[in-house]
Amino acid sequence: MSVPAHWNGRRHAVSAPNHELSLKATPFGLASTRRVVHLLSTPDRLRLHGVATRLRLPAGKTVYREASTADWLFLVADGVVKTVRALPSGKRRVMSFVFPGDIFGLAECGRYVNSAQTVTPVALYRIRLDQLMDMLRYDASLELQFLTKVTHELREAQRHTIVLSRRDAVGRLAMFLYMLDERERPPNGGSHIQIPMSRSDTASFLGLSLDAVTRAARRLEQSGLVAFDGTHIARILNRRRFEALASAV
Amino acid sequence: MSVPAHWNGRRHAVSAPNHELSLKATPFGLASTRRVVHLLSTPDRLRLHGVATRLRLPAGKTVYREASTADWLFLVADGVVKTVRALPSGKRRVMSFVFPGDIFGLAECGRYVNSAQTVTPVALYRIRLDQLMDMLRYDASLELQFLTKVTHELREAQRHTIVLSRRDAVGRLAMFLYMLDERERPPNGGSHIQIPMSRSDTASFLGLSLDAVTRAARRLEQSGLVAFDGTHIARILNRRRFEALASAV
DNA sequence: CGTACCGTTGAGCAGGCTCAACCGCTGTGG
DNA sequence: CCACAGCGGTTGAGCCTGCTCAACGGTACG
Repeated sequence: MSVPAHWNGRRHAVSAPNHELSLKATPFGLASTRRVVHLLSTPDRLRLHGVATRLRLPAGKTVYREASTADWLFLVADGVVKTVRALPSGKRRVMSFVFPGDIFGLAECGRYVNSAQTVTPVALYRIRLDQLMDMLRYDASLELQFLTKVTHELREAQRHTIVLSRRDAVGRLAMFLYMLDERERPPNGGSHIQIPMSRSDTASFLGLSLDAVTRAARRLEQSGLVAFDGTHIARILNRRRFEALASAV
Repeated sequence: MSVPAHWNGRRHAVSAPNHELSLKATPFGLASTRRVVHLLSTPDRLRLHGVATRLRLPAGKTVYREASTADWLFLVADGVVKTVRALPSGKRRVMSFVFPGDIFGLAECGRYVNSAQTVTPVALYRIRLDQLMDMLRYDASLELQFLTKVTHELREAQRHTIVLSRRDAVGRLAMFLYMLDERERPPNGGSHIQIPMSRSDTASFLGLSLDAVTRAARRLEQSGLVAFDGTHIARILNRRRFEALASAV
């Protein structure tokens, strides 16, 4: 697996790399805006730090394989990871993209349900599952933060199903870009969208063929909504129409 | 909303109604088979009983509405509930079907993210969210069971996305029937599949038009894999070929 | 310079959607 | 008791669009 060279280039050094161990999610409780917040309290973060080991991986590395015994839970500090499921037919589907502040590696019956691969160079924390379980057994407040986080991922998965329920490729791609944009909006404020993943990963995530994604991108350009600057950067030209399209499910 | 009369008939009185308060999920930890187990320990169940109120609802009732303030968490004891999301375009999508042993009503920022409607007559337990939160804060073991449950729902949502990523209607329907069958297999052992929901709910869940579901059902019959006895019962005629189709993603 | 991989573009096909008519069951009102 | 409307479901005809297959281009790497 070759690592694309552009990851070392300047194009992706948008914001200072984040090396914090953190969990981001929308909380259960009342909040004025539906904003993502950092869940971990300082003592909880320190306690997690105590049992977590930090590791860096280049792009394109397999973190773990589907159906292997699940010894670790992973937290993303920086970079992007994808979880992939192999289907009986031999095809592979990208089930989710995992961003800083997300977790991955939730086990089912002691085994990972998906494979995980790095999309960009990443900084991860990993925690032994048995150690984490011990901590959760005694720290209900920490556990609540994981409960919140998993619930958040459940909602993300539901949004994914909504994207897939759309028929038109352009609409799916627009929703995808919109999700990417939402995630990064506040820091850079501009209309640039970083697209860390390859076209084929995007296609697999959106349930489209590679061709369809390309064509959809082209049509977004032709209609003047979005401009693409290479494979990994998009720029929103007409936000009003773009958002109308993205939410026109 | 009219309640179909067949719900009172004999066709659906397959197994004795379940009135237990229970949580079913596949656990994190090692297990030989990927089986769903009952999570709640007896003390935990009793404690939940203490704060839960039981209610019965007929089919076709709205339990709560999307975006209303979320005061309760619901557990299904008997019957089937669907969660529905209204899309900006005005269309509605069935996001999930909720069966006995499942929970629904997880809030985001104090509001429900979907609407919930009963599909059949149901027996529910509901728990005030603030009371539940108080309990979880002091009972890490109970909380772990909820964490396990939500994780289980996350995996179900991912299976849903896999179904939606299929292109062919027949395949989607087969996977759907397979999921229904899996859930009920052990009790009756036979090849009858109960389909509690209407064709249109099935269609909406599968991201298909009503017509497509009908046609897919017809093609399943024509190819001799499944026989339909009305809208709510299917019978598997050739299990080997049926499962091959269902897993031929 | 050749190889390999990712991405783009084009032509033709297939399968699901739309629209519309029709059926069967239910509940209602004369 | 029957006529009717309403709803969920089935079926048919034609369109639309994303998939398949294939060839080509661009970039990284040996």
